[in-house]
Amino acid sequence: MTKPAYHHGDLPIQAQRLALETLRTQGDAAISLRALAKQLGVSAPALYRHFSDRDTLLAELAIGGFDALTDRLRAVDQQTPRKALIEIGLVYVTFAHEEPNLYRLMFGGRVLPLGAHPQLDAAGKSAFKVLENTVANARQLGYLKPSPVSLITAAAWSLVHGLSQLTIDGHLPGAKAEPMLTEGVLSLLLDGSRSDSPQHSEQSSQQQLQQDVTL
Amino acid sequence: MTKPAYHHGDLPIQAQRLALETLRTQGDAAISLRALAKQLGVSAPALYRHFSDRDTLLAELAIGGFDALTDRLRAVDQQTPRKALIEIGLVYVTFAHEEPNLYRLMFGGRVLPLGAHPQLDAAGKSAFKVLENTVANARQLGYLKPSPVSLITAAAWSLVHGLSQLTIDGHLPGAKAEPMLTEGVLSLLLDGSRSDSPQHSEQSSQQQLQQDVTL
DNA sequence: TGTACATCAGTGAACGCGCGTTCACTGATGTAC
DNA sequence: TGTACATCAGTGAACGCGCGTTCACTGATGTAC
Repeated sequence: MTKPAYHHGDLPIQAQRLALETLRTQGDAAISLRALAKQLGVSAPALYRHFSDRDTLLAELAIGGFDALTDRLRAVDQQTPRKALIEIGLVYVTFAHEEPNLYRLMFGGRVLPLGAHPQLDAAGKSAFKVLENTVANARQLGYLKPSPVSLITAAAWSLVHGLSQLTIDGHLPGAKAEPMLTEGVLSLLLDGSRSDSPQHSEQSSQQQLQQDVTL
Repeated sequence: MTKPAYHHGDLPIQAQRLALETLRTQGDAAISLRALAKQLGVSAPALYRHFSDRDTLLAELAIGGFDALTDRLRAVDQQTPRKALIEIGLVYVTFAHEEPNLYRLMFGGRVLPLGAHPQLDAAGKSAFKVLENTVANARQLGYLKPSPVSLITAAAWSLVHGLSQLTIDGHLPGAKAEPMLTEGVLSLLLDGSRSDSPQHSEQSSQQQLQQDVTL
């Protein structure tokens, strides 16, 4: 409290920070520019110097989320295809679990529709690309079937996204067994769930399938 | 307009109908009891005779959604395990595409959190059970691996749910190719995406994997 | 180094809005005798 | 069949709220000469 100064000096950053905090604890619906301003000890219109409107602020938060997710995905070790694919899925689901409300905003659909914020769309695409590249790489190395990269990527992303959403909202009965559950479902996608799929034993995950994952 | 009568006679049904229509076209956030009442030519408090509050109305809509989904899933032909599994996935994704806003409400998470509306939770569980039973059945017939039913179910549900959400919101680049895309990803889950998974030719879907699904 | 001035980052007041919900009420309906 | 009365389904007015956003403004800062 050194400066009750006229010029705040740090408003945009502080506002973003507080908005993110609010998002985390109360969800996107709880974010209001007026409330934010009040908490920052600043008049509401002051925020309009830095954010053209509420939606833009939300979009910026979502962009930050995608950037963080992209960074994490990029950090995954790409040595062996299978490990990379599994690990990328684990990282993805972990992110969603750590930031459920941010994740919901990023993929909310209704709140930030596609096309309204080009930068946001680009940020989302970047995250997607990491996964796609990993798939493409694994396929090129012969680890995956010659199915189109787009198809395999769609399957992988749908799987981790669906798992994230369902467990975040508690729709999956007995989904305590993270990250075993994630690894389990990813293994199913890789190895197949049909009974005469090959039993690769290069991974321990296959054994874990045998023990019941609660329910 | 036969009766501008004091007693409406049909208020609860009409209100639900209109609320559903609003949900479909504008999303859950657009539903307000006051607006509903106005459109129905009735005072706002009148609705409180029939809905204890706004949330309950939303919950009822979601319950209706789950019931409809459950019915559709139950209608799937269970003759052969593989066909049943694929078909159930197709029906699921089709439902989501036909009713995106209703689907979002059902699985929104933040709007209708689990535990707040027991009937809603039950309705959701009913839909889940159909899928689970189909999986359990397929496993018992030896079509699926001996992995826990809960794990396979989680994988299948995550896959269709994720695919639904992503395509509804346009996050999957070039997801025009429905329902080929759905069938493709489901086949991957069944047969595996690893290169030395067996090439069952009992289904034509395996061939479809070879042609690019846009992107 | 000092001053004039443009620019930037705030301010308070106000517009206009719709919301959920409660209250005390009144008109219509259904039922028991 | 007629009447008294309980119950049900509406009403209008009001409470209290917070919201996004615009407006004309003022105080602070930075820059050119």
